[in-house]
Amino acid sequence: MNNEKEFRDFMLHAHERFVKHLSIDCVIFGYHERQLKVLLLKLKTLGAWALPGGFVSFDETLAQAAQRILEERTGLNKLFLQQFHVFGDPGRSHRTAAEIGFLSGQANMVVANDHWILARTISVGFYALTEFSKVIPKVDLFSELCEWRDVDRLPKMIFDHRQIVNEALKALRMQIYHQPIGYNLLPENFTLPEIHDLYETILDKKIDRRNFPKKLLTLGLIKKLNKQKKIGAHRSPFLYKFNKPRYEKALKEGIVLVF
Amino acid sequence: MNNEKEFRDFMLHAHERFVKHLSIDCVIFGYHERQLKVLLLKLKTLGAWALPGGFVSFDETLAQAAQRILEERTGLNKLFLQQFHVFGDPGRSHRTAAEIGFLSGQANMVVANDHWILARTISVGFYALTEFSKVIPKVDLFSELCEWRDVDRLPKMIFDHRQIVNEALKALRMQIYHQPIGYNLLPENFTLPEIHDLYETILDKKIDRRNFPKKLLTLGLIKKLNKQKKIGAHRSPFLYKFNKPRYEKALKEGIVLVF
DNA sequence: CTTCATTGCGTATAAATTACGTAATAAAAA
DNA sequence: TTTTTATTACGTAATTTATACGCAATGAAG
Repeated sequence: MNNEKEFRDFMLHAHERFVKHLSIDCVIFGYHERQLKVLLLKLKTLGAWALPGGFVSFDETLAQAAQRILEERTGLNKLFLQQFHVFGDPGRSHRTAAEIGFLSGQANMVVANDHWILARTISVGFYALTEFSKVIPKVDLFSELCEWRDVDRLPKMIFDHRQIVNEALKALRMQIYHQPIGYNLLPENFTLPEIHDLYETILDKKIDRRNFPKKLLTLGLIKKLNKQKKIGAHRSPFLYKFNKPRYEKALKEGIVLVF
Repeated sequence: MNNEKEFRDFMLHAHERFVKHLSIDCVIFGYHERQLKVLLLKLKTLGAWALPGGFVSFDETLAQAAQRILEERTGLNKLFLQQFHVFGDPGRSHRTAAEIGFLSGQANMVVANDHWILARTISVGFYALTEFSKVIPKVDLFSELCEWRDVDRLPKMIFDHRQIVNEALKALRMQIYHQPIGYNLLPENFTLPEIHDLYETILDKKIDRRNFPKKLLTLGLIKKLNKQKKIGAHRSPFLYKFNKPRYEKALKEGIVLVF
């Protein structure tokens, strides 16, 4: 089985290619049907879920490593990516006997106590915003499933990964007041109700439907198109799109939004 | 000379006590005479300046390591401390020939190319807020001076330490809009002009003297005392102090300030 | 006792936020 | 065809908040 060879190679030699004691975990956000979602991996055999992650090779920057990991799991590149916290407590990445057994089995080798994979690892957390429909989830070497999960109904997760998701969410909610959000979460053209729902979902908070567009419009972040969307049995809402130059400027210089 | 022994021990054995490839750098802010200051170390022989920093031992959390480093340099503990960014680009900690020569000389040994101190290091940036007058700067093994320097007139610094200061400043300015600031930067009792100056200095921006107190007072963050301060040839300003419970609550839950 | 630089307090005005009414629209039901 | 229902679009009045700024009070020096 090819997987065993790959796995064995990873366990034996990965530490020669990568910066030791350091990993990256990505919280990949997506938005679909009024739900904020995170892309998770279900680990083979163990059943617990994990964040997409990986190691940093010697010639990569942290951001490059995160982009690579992100691309491997989603098929997308040049995503919005933000470093938000480092998780480095001793014991955060402690592996259970079951996990060590799993690793030994997959690699067909004995994982000794001093094996590099059991050493204390510091993980840099990045979060990414993606357009749900464009993501093609892809499993990695360790997992049997790669799926979107609702942020408010997370399954059992390994290590401190649930805490990492919560920290990412906190950082995202902080960002929403200071930088525009949505370019990477919505399709290119979207309606006012759609972006309104997105903001309500992320902030988990009601925002007045009639006042909401004013804020984005006066900042010039979105512009109205002459097209409408067919949504069935109701009045057709107009389509909007982001004003990219202003959006980029606001990303760089920051804005102040109050909801 | 005791220093040589210590230095040699550090160069030979430190990597056995600490998590490899990982360091911590602290941007220690202080405020004095309308100037925001950072505590810096002047390296022996080389002349360039560096941030107080160090390594993380196996049983420490990142925050504990930062507190330890902070206490070693300032004599203070339980300071306000905030992780703000990770600096991990390859080459960020590249040492010049002069630096390697210096290390070899101090330790009286040859520092080979594969010595651990020359390996790629990821540094976690923390910033701390301190009360200027309480800090007793203390040099470390590598430095001949430990001094406050104005943030807007930084000397030549090693590695990417100047960028780290700038990032810390950016994070601090971000924080000032969302969390109360001042408890760790001002003496216990302070006047309105003093805290007003602090905010103007950090934000590098004029704030109306007469409107400023209203914001902090309506949030209940500060309370007026029945004492006044003698400031010489002018009207004596009243003293204020922070409302600690509200301050702590605001730190945790966040506030929205507009200046 | 006048001058000067500063603090303390209040208030009029401007700006921004919020609440909410009502018309327009699309399709399904009557 | 007309009515009903659920939705979007847009405006405006009421309220709250922020800003500008006047002026008296203070403490010491000349």
